[in-house]
Amino acid sequence: MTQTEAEFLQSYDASKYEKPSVSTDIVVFSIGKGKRDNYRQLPKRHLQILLIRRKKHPYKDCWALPGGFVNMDESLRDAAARELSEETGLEPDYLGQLYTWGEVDRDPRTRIISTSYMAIVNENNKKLKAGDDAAEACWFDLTGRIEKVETHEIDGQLEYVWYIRLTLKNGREELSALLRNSRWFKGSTVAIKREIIENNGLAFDHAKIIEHGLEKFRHKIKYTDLLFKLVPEFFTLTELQHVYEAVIDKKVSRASFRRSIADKVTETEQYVTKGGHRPSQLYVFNPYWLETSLQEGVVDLWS
Amino acid sequence: MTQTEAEFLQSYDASKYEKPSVSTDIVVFSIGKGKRDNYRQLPKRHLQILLIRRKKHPYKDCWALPGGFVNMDESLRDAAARELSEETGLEPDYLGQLYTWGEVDRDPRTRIISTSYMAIVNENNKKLKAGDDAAEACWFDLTGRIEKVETHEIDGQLEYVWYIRLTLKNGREELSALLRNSRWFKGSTVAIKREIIENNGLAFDHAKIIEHGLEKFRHKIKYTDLLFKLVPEFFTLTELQHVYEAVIDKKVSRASFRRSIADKVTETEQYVTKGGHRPSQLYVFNPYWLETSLQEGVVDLWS
DNA sequence: TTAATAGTGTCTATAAGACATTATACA
DNA sequence: TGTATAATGTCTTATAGACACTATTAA
Repeated sequence: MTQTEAEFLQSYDASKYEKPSVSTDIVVFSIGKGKRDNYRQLPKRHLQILLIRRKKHPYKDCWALPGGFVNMDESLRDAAARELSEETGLEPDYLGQLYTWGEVDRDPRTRIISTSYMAIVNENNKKLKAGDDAAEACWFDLTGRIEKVETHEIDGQLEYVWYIRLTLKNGREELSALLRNSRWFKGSTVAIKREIIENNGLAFDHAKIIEHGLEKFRHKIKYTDLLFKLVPEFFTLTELQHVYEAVIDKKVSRASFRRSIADKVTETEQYVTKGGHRPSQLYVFNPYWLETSLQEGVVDLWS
Repeated sequence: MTQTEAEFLQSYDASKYEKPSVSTDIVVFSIGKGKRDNYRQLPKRHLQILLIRRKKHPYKDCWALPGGFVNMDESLRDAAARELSEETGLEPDYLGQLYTWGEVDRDPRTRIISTSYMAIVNENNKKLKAGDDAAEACWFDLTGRIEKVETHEIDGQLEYVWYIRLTLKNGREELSALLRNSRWFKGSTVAIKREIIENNGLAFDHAKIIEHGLEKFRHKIKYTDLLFKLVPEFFTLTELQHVYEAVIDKKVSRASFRRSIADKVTETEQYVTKGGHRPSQLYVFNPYWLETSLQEGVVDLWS
């Protein structure tokens, strides 16, 4: 007996097999302003991440990434945007997929597969909605630094290991985690393994997700326009550089920074005159920059 | 009433909500040898991808990526490896996650979320297992080229569009697809949109998945060691360059290619003498190269 | 001997880091 | 007027593409 495609679809039963649950987690980055050392300086910038205190089991009272289960009638991306909006009221200026976490035991409740998204929120759009009692959301200053790099030789295979320390502070609380990442072989197949070896206050495997998101963000900010999602429409180049340095957690030289972003910005006729020093020129993002990079074949910038 | 975490987990009911199905699709790349123009030349190299002819609805008789549903007791990665092994007998030399496709209507049967993986199979490990009648697997020569790039201005927002033509040939059959990728704004949020606007012989949205995997592969091969997963343990630099050029679909100059891979390879004392010209020296991959790149902070190479 | 490819040297253009120099406003 | 920061110039180093030159083998 041969079926047509229409007949087949008619008789298809999707409930035959047990299925994992599917959720999204969103790594939301923004920039915070700190103190200025003196009246002439710009305020110090800090990379920030958004966390939500869990009011329910499991991991009650721990801090977690915003997110939740995917509805049957919405895409993964729409689910991420909806959860972020519901839990915090934020509308992100960038939203892109990061990675899907599919280990069997990553959630103590049941089998949950979670697709993580990276969101960027402009410093002008950071305000969180008044908290209903389901969620207490808060921005944390985030640092992630390599503590140690090791090389082992096991059975003639080289294993590379690097340890990353995450620190998250919000003024009242300080969370931290230590991750052990290694490049390893399963048979002859090479892969990366991420383990949480110390965790203080973060729910589930969210330390892994945050560390992974941070690495990707630092990588992407170098060859995309994500940096401009963090700053206001008009910005000075020094301000832009401070934000860039806050993200990559490194100082760069002024001259080479300006050269590297020269074709991504357009100067305006406006200046910031207050400051006790030469006025800073204001710039805007130059969207035509993308045209150039597309023609050079740098296409896969966004996925 | 307050529950402990243990009590909460005891009472958790995972079957309350309807859930999407979860599957994996694997984009398997390898290298094929073509003809040589004369007795002195090395055979021409072609980038290849593995497809499976569907024997069942939907998309009966179309070609599809290997893959299938995820079991409850295996990780996404294990599911991808298992499906690949079951359907083709292949053990990949690299297996890494690409992207998770979560649109609501991407599969006509039901809501299916699919995580795509990229696999690389060495040219010495390409042999497919004798086909049971559930699957007919075949290597296809693959090209993917940008046909056109456009810029539109809509409501003051710039939209960039690029069209990519995929062509897949296996000697008897020729498949093709045309994709329209655009960088678009949903509100002020920027994202990428991929659409299939022409499709000849590929099942589901697999043209999108293949195009996306190809872009990622071409990007990653430049800063990782994936190139060495394609060639035998001992190789000549010309052979390596031909394989590289087959992947990126571009010629590069001999001198600069050699410079760029200099610290990734180690020379041996062996030469290939037959060929009617100066003997070629054989090289092997230098695994210590990774140590250098890790210390330079190029850490997120693998995820 | 010669054709064809392997392998190397070098010129140029480009990009990045380091650091010096000039410009400007406010305490 | 002094000082901290803005903005620019230039020196050096590293890298990539282009291309010429030398080396070697088999027909």
